[in-house]
Amino acid sequence: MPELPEVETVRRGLAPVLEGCRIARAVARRPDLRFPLPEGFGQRLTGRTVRRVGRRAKFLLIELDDGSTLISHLGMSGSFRIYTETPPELARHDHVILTTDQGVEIRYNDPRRFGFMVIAEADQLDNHPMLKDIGPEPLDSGFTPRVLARSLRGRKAPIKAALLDQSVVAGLGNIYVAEALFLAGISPKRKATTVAGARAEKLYRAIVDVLGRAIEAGGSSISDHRQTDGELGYFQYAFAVYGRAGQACPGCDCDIDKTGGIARIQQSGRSTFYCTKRQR
DNA sequence: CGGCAAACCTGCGAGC
DNA sequence: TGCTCGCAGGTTTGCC
Repeated sequence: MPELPEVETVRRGLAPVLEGCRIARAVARRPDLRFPLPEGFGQRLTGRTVRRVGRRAKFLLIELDDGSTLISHLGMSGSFRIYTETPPELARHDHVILTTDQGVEIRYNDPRRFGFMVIAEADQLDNHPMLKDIGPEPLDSGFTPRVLARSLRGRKAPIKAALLDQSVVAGLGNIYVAEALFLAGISPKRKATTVAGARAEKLYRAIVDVLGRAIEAGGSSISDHRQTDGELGYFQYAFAVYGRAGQACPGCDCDIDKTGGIARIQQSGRSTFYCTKRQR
C-alpha cells in the first residue's frame, strides 16, 4: 500500500486518538510480522503514554513517555483501523491490538506481513539503522531543487530507480515516482545524473505537488489502503499514468494508435508507467 | 561501490 | 468450478 501520502494519512488518523493517551493494553497476536516483534511487546507498551505520533519517510513514529519510540512500517499491505465504538470480531490478519485509556481500540492488519514494528530506545531514534540513511523529507524546507540535483549527480541508474532510493528523497514509491515523472515530463529511463538545473527544478515541483494533492485526497486506495476510519483514499482517480497502460495520455493528444499513449515497461523488476511522447 | 534480480508472504483476477 | 500464473503500494539481500 503505502507511500508517503498513505502513511501521512494514517498518521493524521492515529494522532488524535493516541497523543496524550495512555496505552491500557497492547496485544501481539503472533510473534512476528516481517521481523520478530520486540521482546515483551505487550508489557513494553502497556502503561505508556503517547507523546506524539510522527512520520519519517514511510515510517510511523509513535513516541512514548519513557523516551522510546515505536517505529511502525506498513510494508505493502499494512493498515491501521480505529474503533471508538464496540469493535467487530477480530479479522484475519489483525496482528496487533492497542487499547487506550479512553476505550479506543486500534488494530493493525497486514495480510502480506511485509510491515514491521520495532522499538527505538530513548535517544537512539536519529541514528537508528532503519532511519539513519534516509534522505530529505520532500515536504520540508530542507528539500530544494538543488538538494535534489545534488543527490542525483553521478548516478547512472535510471531516474525511476534513483527516486525509489529512500536516501535520495524520502517517501516516494512506485506510484508517486511514476506520477511525478509524468508531471515533470521526464522519461523514467533517463539517467539520473542528467536531471539537473531546470529539469531538477521541474521534478522538484512535480514531487511536492503530487504528494501534497495525494495527502489532501487521503492517499490512494488500490486494494489495501484505508484511512483509519475505514474510508477509502481517492487519489487513485487522479492518476495520470499509474496503472493506465494502453490508455491515452491525459497531458497530450497522443493516443495508442498514433504516437504514444501510456506504456508499461519493467525497470529493476517493477512496473513503470509513462507517456512515451511527453516524457523525455 | 553501483546496479539489478530475487526473496520475503498473501490475495486476487485472468485465463484455461 | 477449480487450478495455475502473474501481479501487487516496500525493503533487504546477495550476486555480478
